[in-house]
Amino acid sequence: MTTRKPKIPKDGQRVSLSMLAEYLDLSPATVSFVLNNVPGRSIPPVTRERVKAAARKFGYRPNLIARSLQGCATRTIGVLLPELGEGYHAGVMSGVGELLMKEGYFYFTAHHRHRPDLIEEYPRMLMARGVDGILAIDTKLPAKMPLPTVSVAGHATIADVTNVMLDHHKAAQLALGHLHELGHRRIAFMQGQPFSSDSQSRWRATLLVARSLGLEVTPELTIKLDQDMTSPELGYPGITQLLQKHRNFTAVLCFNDISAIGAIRALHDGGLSVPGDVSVLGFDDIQSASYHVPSLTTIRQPLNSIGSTAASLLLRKLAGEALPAIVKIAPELMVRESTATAAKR
Amino acid sequence: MTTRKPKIPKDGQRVSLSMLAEYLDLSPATVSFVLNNVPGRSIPPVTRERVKAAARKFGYRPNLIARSLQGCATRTIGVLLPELGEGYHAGVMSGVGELLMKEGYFYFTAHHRHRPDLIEEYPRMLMARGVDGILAIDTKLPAKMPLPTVSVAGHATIADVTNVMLDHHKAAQLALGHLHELGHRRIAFMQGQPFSSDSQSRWRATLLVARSLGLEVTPELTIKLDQDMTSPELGYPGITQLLQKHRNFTAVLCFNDISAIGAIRALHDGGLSVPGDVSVLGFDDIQSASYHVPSLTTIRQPLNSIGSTAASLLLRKLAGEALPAIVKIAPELMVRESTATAAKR
DNA sequence: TACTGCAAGACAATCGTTTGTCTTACATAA
DNA sequence: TTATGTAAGACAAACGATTGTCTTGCAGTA
Repeated sequence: MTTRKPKIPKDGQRVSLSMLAEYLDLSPATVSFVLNNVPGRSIPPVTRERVKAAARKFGYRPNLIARSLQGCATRTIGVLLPELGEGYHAGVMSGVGELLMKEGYFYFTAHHRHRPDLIEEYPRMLMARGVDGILAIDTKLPAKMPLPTVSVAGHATIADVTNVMLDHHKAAQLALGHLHELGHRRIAFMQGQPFSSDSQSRWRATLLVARSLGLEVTPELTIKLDQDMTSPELGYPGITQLLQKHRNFTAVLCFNDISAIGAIRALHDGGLSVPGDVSVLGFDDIQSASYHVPSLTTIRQPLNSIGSTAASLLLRKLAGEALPAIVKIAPELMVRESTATAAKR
Repeated sequence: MTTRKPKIPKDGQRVSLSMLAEYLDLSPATVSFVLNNVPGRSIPPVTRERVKAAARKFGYRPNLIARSLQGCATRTIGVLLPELGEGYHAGVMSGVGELLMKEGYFYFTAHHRHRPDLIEEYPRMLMARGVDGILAIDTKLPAKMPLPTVSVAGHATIADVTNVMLDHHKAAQLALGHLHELGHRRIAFMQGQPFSSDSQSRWRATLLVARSLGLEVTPELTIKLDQDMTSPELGYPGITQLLQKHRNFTAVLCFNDISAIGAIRALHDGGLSVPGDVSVLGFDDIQSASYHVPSLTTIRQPLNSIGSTAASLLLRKLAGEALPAIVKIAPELMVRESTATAAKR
């Protein structure tokens, strides 16, 4: 009676490397060498073919879990973001996911609602699950990351973390330049919520460019957003309150398209026409921007390419490449109906 | 000279179970028993405390990869969907992600653009990565799934796969009931794209309810959508073409809000006012629906709770619970500005 | 003949857990 | 005194790969 190993060569279900090896009367090592095309191992073509044929026959697929345990790359990325299902993040994620899947990577998504404890905890949990690297979107990262990391719209400069961000200075130039050309001089501004990463850099760029164009930024005409929401309601109350005091502005530079839609609504409800009385400039170019009535003039953030750029940078970092600290993405001015020549009032 | 094991008790980095065990002068097994609270093992409280203290001290975290290899549950789900960053899917994903993270699960997202080869391939790849189950959103699944599966808006009834779907009959009743009450009798319909899962069931329900209300559904007033896009452009050309032949309809029942926005735009461009001349009814209740001008009357799909319901069902299935084949989610009519009493024309 | 070299592949350690079975050593009971 | 029971923990075999080192046998060479 021959000694029977516990493994059965062929099965109804999943085949392991050793089952395959036993079936082929080879050692698991040899099979592994063939299937992975390991160089420097001499295995005759006959055997190679036999192995490959058997692998095909049984539909063998390496168990990635086992492979990971060896310390191999898992081809898995952890993505950190504040929120799911919202315009900006969804747009970036679309680019991220597209590129990662194309490159044969899978990814975990973890959302943290800006909670510092979760932001601290998730990288460790992702590490325990063996991700190769982390992609953080609009996230206030801790000073030290345990894994190779690339951030999108990062809140701070962190050692060894490449930050992909919009070129805010250029964005401000496009936005204010456009309004200035149309003759607007009294402009209302929206300042983003303090927890949103872009707020500060964008506001700084706005002030800088406004000064260079000789445009005044006054506190009375500045709306400070503070609610953590992703509906147009965001932009409504600020404009409504503003209208109760001042009606002498001719344009509003909104923080984003969502708030611009709310702003238009508020102006409309306040009896003002857009762009007849007031021009409204959005930011982001979300999908419905071009189909809104009036369609939104806006600064387009190429969310998809921001996402794919970030993902591609992370993969390059994983491959050992040295990366710059900051990569800026150029915005684009989309002129539509919500802006027009300044009304003479 | 004592025999030194290769493992160093404390390190700058990651501590493994065996390092911890060596440091404590215990076997890895014992440490594992304590940390996992395995019942039926007698370990004195003193030792238990010692172990826990050391684990805290070194910030020990079990390597989930290694644990998975044992065949334990990975607390990981694979999510299959056609597309990223689009309203419906993003909304559902938001509910899915919320519930899964709350329950301590992580998830992979894989998008397939309705490509059958990818739909076939991804479940296997996810399985190789050790997911416990699969959640498929708007996906034409193969007849047999290799893992416990729950689907959202599934295209077909599949053995052992619970399908979470909108109650389309109720939705049609709400939509047509509303238009009927407002006096609309000549209604234009949009029929969804054939590859979209909801199209068929919704169209059937629409026909059924229309008949029961005595409303006529004519081919001339039926727009068949066929483009795979997620921008309002979807609804524009159909209405434009319709207007060239027939202008005697008083309402449009759109396939979704996105196409409704396009439809309103097309009606507007065609010189018709909404809702003055034509009422427009959307479907989905996307975020910008309420801030559109005019704001959209629509059938709200509670996307978040569809997602969280599906996720929760999957977890229950993983726990061994038997599930019904279909779970219906009730829609809701959101009456806003885009519908009004039928114009007398 | 004896040695060298290489092709072809086996063997075994390893990754970090989990988990079934064994071993001590002491305490209690007969 | 001897048997028995049990607490406390060690040991080792998995899980499914990867990978460095060894073995075997044969061909070619000095």
